[in-house]
Amino acid sequence: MRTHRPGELRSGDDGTRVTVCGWVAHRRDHGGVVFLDLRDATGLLQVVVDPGVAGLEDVRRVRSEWVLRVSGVVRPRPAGTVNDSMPTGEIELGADSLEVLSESEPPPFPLDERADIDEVLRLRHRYLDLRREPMQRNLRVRAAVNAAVRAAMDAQGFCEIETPMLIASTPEGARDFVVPSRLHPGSFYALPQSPQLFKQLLMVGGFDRYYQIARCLRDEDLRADRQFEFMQLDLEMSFADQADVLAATSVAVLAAAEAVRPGDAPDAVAQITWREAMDRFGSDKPDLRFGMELIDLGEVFAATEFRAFQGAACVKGLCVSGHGESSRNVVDGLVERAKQLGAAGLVWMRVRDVDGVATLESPVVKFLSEPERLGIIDTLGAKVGDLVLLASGSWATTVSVLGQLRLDLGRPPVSEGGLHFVWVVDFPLFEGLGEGGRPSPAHHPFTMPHPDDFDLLDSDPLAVRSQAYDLVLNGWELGSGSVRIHRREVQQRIFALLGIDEDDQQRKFGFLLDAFRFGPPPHAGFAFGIDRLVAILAGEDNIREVIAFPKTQSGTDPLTNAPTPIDPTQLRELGLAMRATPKS
RNA sequence: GGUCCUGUGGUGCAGUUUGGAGUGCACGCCGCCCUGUCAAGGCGGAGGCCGCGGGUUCAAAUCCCGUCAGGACCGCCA
Repeated sequence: MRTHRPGELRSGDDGTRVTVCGWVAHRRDHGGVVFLDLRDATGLLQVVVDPGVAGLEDVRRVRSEWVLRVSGVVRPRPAGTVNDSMPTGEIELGADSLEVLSESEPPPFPLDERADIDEVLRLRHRYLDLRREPMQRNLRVRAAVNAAVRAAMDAQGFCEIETPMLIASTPEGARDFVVPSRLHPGSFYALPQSPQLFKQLLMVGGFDRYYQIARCLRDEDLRADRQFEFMQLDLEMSFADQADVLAATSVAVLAAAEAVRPGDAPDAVAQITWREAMDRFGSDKPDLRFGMELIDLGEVFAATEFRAFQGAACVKGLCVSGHGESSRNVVDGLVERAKQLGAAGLVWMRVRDVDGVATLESPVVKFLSEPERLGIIDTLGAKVGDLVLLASGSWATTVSVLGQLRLDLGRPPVSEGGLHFVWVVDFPLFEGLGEGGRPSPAHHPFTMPHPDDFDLLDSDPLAVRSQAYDLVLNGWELGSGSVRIHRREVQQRIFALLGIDEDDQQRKFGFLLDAFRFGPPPHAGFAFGIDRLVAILAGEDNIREVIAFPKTQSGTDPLTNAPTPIDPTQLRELGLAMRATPKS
């Protein structure tokens, strides 16, 4: 059907007779000569229909997005008509035959890359949106990431194994999508939130290095970085510790980054403890593309007379470079934001030049001693023209409030600042107290405690660190993993702490615990989100831009109209009855 | 469940603050002209439930209430 692809022809093809196929991107009809820009996935090629060439009269009818098959000879463009802005700009195709393969109505929106089109319209006609260069680019980035990840895992001796989509519902975690069973009316399958339990069974089954690019489904509200269904590189390793998992996973993500952003990818993934990430960046997913770290001012205010900071567990500051002349309106907005985030208040100070000396100016500065004022400037490294923000209170609130303000004020756009991968390690085992005063697991109940912290399990459970870890890229959580508990007595101890009794254990995880009676190897694993990784690598701040057919924020698909009501006979067959008339 | 933002010819916007005729810009579409353009150009034309419903008013795209759709976020996402 074709001998070449339009976007691949170059000046070296001069004189070659070719046949190309594609869509009409632009038509420039000069009355005599007619120019067509023919587009396919490889790019654009200018087709010239000279006047008087027999059999090409059809070109007058041709419109945007018609599909053509054009034959002719590649020729250099005449002097002065070369187009430097396109890769095929030195040549053109002098058509001598033209076949209309398919006609098109005018598209409902322009397919130029420039146009910023309403997203519902794009999704309703996604097949047209996919023709546009950004979507072509993003989905090809995605394919390259998948290929690089697979190659990296295969090269490291991992075995790709699929796990089922129709599984038993497990009561923990996110809300399940469920599928009614026809053969067992009243019973339901769940769609997997992740292959978590199955991959641990694979370890018991002797596949010591498993991976899968797995589809995961969670029925929770959607966000810019969350869809109902998403893809994860899921992996698990036997006879391996945390360092082994981090190393194997690093190879895969760095290979993916190198494949699509050659030269931008670092040689290694940085590492930081959870505690340090919270202390310095106020987040368990620190964005390391910029500094603006949180600085401890506990010593400066150790003996302060300033009431707001007296007796505070934590006083920290943030120096916002160059924001010193922010209007009162803007600054008040920051105070309001801090309060919404849970802070009791926010102290702000402008750094101004007074007789050549950097001096703090603020409504509260009169309550501070001279050493305190100098200490703030000195410790924060504040300069004339900066804005200083101080918060105090509990450690957790103080760091998280300042951490959010840091992002609000300093975070670069998604496509800038390079690629800063970081492992966040030593997460706490439990995240606060849940119902009944029991600690609740920060990761999941099979997470191995940190080897140095077993003694704290009974005395101070909330201080126990775990062998759980997150992978973070530019402030996005890509994924998490852990070393799993494989010893029965440790698992029983954790279940006891969590308040999960024997019945609960059997009901929720019975088959896994059963399997663990038969020689479970020590194992550890990880999973990271392909959609998020691809989005960042493609410079998109929304994963819908890297998914061929995504859903809207309310979980609908404007193209297929999913979800739809189903036929009453279908309901009957499944043993289901509608309780109330659904809306619309 | 909640907060905030958006909705105006096919597309992207302006108009809404301060109510006064569907007013404007760019693109697209249709017709005519045009032999070197490249987002071609020139002339002409068609195309509107101002998301939907209600209210206030002599008068509503504009003000108020409700509702629908979309987006960002909080909750949620072990």
